[in-house]
Amino acid sequence: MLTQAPKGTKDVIPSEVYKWHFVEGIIREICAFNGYREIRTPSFEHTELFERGVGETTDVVQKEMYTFNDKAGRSITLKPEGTATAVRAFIENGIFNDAQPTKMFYFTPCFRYEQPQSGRLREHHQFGIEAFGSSDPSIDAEVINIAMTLYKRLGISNIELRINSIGCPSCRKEYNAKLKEYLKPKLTSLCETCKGRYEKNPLRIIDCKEEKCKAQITDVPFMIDNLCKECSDHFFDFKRALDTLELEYKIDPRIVRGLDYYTKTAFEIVTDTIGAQGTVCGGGRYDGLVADCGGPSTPGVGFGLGLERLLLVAESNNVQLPKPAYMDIYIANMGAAAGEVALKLVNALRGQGIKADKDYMGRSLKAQMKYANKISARFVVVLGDEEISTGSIKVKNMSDGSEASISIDELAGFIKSK
RNA sequence: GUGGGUAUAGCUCAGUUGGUUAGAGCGCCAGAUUGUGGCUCUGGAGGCCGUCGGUUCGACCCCGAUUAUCCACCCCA
Repeated sequence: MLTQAPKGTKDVIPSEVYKWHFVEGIIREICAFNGYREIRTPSFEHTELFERGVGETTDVVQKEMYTFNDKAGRSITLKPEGTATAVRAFIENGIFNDAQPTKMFYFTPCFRYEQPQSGRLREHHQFGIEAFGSSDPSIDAEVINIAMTLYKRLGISNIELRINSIGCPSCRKEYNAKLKEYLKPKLTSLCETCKGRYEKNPLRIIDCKEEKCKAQITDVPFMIDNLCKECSDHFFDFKRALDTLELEYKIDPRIVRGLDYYTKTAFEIVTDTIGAQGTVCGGGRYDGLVADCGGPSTPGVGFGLGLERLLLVAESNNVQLPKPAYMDIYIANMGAAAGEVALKLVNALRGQGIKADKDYMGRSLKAQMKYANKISARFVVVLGDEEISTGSIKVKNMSDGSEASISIDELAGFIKSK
């Protein structure tokens, strides 16, 4: 136990972290180009936020949250998703008073007490986007375009964008009545969970994976065919905006999303290459959420994108994530006097913006060379009694083996010029 | 919460129809004559064969339990 990470958690070790740095770098760049700025928020919130925001009937809230009382007896929950927290911060900091829209992104850990499997952890990390203040369908498309641009930039191709509209409170209410009427005679043949869903959230029955439920609802009416004028206009313009951005999509009337806050646009980006958990990005519009959480009525749209899954898809696509050479120069040193000079030299080089390292293991020269090679140092300088007394050194270029003789004072300039 | 697979070196995995000293490849460390890496060769370190219990003269191997892990269901990123 002592030396084992808790179930469903993973270390990113130094030799692997470059992958994360690379994708995070691309994400920051894309966000900057699209006008999204980073927001950093706590890893835990008051439990009520998620109960209210995510929805009390959802699986996430009912059985997956890490909830505990702190020492003062407050009920605290480790965030299971990012949107509720972003909404809370938007309200609490009065960001709605600024010029709208508010476009922000974040990286956040998310915690859900689930059975781990491929592409699913108890702690995973999401890149999220939230755009508040605009109900313009083009911003729905923009948000999706950010995710699609990311996949494209990474060279991920075997993914599919699926969209749907799940209406607004007014047309959903009418639709729910219609749906319940349709389901009523079939109720006894549905699975137990769907019987429960019938009253609380009948929309979810459409998404049930049980064969017996699927068989019952082959001709079920879909939300998308029962939208009110406003919602269907929004969906129409949303599709046009996707076309304008040249994003391919498939309309999937069964997308309902497992979080209660969605209205109008709902979408998923899926792949079939990383196992059963193929949803690689999910999101949509949530026009009622800010008001539900106690803020001024404000529309919003966003998504969550799992970084662990992103790396899995990248791997399944054989995407080569560039591994940077992490050391500019290695100082091979021999003898006590050289050790001291090397320490000083390395420190001076670092101060001038050069990644420099030296021997700490008392290794032979040959072993130091091997080590320099292993850490893919670009240059090596051998420092011994002779170099110290003359002040003249040879800089070896490790990629072609060539050596240049320079004075020790010229070293920093030499490295920088290469 | 439910079901199935797996558990042997840092990693990926062999293996013993139950018999005394547990193996490989990679990785790590060292060496192959003077102060120079990548290739090659040689050597070395490193395993109470997940844990507990049972069967047996004897268990890493068979049985049970337990824990962990992987995959899948539900749901989600």
